Amino acid sequence: MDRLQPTLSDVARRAGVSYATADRVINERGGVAEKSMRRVRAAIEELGYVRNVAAANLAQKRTYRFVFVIPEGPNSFFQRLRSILGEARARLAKARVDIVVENVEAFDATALARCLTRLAGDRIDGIALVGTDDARVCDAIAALRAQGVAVLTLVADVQGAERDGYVGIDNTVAGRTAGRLLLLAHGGRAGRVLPIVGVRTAHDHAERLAGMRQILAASESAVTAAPVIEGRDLHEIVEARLRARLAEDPEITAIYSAGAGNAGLVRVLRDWPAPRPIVVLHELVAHSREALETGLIDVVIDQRPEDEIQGALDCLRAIADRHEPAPPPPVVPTLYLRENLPQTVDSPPTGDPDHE
Amino acid sequence: MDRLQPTLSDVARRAGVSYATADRVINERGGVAEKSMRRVRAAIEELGYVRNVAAANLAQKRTYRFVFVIPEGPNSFFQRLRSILGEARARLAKARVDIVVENVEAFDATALARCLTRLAGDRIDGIALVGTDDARVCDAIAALRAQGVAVLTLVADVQGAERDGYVGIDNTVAGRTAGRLLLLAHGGRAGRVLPIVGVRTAHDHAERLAGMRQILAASESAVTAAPVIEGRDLHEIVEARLRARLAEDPEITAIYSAGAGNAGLVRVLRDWPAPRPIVVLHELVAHSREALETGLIDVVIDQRPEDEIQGALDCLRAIADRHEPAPPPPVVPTLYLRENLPQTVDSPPTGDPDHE
DNA sequence: GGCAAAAAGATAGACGTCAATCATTGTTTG
DNA sequence: CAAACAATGATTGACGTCTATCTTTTTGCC
Repeated sequence: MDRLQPTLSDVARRAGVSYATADRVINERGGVAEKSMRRVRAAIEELGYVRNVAAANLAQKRTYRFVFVIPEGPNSFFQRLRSILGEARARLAKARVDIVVENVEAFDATALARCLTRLAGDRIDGIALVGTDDARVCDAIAALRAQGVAVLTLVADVQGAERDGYVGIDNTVAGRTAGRLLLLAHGGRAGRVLPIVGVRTAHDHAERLAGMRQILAASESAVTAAPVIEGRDLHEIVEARLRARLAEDPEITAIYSAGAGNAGLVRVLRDWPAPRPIVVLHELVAHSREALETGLIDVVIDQRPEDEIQGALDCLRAIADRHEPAPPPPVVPTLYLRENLPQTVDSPPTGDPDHE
Repeated sequence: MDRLQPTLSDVARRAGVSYATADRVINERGGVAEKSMRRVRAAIEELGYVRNVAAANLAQKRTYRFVFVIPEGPNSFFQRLRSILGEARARLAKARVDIVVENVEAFDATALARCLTRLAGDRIDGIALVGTDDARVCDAIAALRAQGVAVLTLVADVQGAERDGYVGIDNTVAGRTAGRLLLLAHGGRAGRVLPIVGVRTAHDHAERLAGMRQILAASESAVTAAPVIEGRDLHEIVEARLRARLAEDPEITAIYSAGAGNAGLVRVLRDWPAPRPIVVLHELVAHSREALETGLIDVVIDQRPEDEIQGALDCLRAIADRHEPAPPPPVVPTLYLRENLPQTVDSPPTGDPDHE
């Protein structure tokens, strides 16, 4: 079992070229005849040569430099992302991985594109960014990749961007899952689901909503969807509009919140007379967790940001190590009930739990 | 930002000792005075020295050698584990990680202990094993660890064993989760849940069962548990006993299968007249996946073996790299509905962006 | 055939650690 | 006091790759 791995010298010998030429090929330094390239590549194939990353990293005194671009603002989910990254930092430093978190104004494509362009100046190995659809963002991503920087989209993809991968859930799937849960919880009886989104135009929320409706429509049960509330992802607005709607529509049997601002939703439920409606919402954060633990809500659909970040890091590292093609880690929406909550979920250090 | 990492030479200088002595300390070669050890350790602390794993691995020509000990037999879940390991193999080889899978007779503590003892002879960096409770297994684990081999338990822990960690779910939590799901699906109405286990004495199944009962008992609803079926984890037995029981007890509204042999359960459901009972079972394998997709069952509680293996590998690697304390990756039971099934090779994603 | 450019070869130091050897201290002990 | 021993110092050659420099050979072209 101890057959030793071939080195680049072995490859060179096999290809009948000098070490220098073999090196020029694998490091793409140019100035090599097509014929020699082919012979080197063939030798690599034949010997099953794999570049020794440890040796390469040593010679280069490499530390991996990865940047995460996260939207700013009061959104608890992004605070959670930041918190996870902060905790991962010390651990990663020991593996010579340096992580920088860049904050950009949420939903501001101009700021995002500017940030990416600025980062192109630094010598960076990879970037994971929460996407915003925009042509300039696409261009900035293309420019980065042309420089050899690995680029992943995280949580939200960028339409039309040529990135190395997307790490996040499929929002239509998430919505369908919510739909199935709602059907299950109605147990064949009739019902009326009240959907809440941030704004109707946000395509992630729209996809979730559409997914849920699909499932309700496809079933034979009499569960229907009520008109949508737009909560702007702001807890005060969610609270006010939800309170009003519940008062005027007593037929509501369930609530599906596809967006943020759920602190407001929780406040409404807290003083609502029993029986409360079935409630499904997204993202496990401080207040949704608490609401689940106290039985105010039924299900939280989470995208496991810890896993997403881990997956993104693994992927960025693989690309940096030239272990292509990097395996794109599939993320599936995860369901949390009161009983299967993970033990260690960070409480955001900054905050005012009321403020989502 | 570019302050370079201190090397062991820097540490030695700071401690006022020679490189050789510092080396003797960090590699525990012995023959060093207590006073010198303390000074070296202090210097490491002060400088924030972190051993350069890349250099170390190069110098040692290291390839990580990890062994997974998996029970043999027809159980689809363990076959799935094996399949995941097989796929991971090629990918890991490029990172100089060598994986060996050892198969041992299921539930045979003697065979497991013998296998572990045999492995102690090979020079191995780490072992992940599916546990069976037994004193000899505990001893074998202790012996391995005394030799410097990292030992993790996977999926099933070993009572009383001093292992480096357990990667798997808490079965009580899984059972409680099932209970909550069943309550949710009954939507406040009365019901009668039929539990199926392998054998009553298997403590993982017993824990799941107890967890489920806890939740039913704690609720105010009129959902009760029927007497348990013992299916021996064999599909023929499950099928026969389940068919008999359903025939004699028309009050059954739901089934919770805590063990294996669910292919038999699926066969019963396939020709059962509507409305079928609510069904919750464990582990996403070929037949449970298909049953979910065709709407024969409602929920699969999975422990995400891919994540468990990934977590185990990360953990073993961290210990091998002496990056202690290795972070124990928490695994939480995951719920799959028809809609949020992970993609497989045979079921490609819907609406995948056209990149790469 | 001569000349420049392109391609290839040759070589060497560095990266930080490991593992080994040998020499040099200082301390204990008979 | 000498011998034995423990602790320490000093040094060296790997390990495989990167990077740079310099030389030699081949190729293309007029």
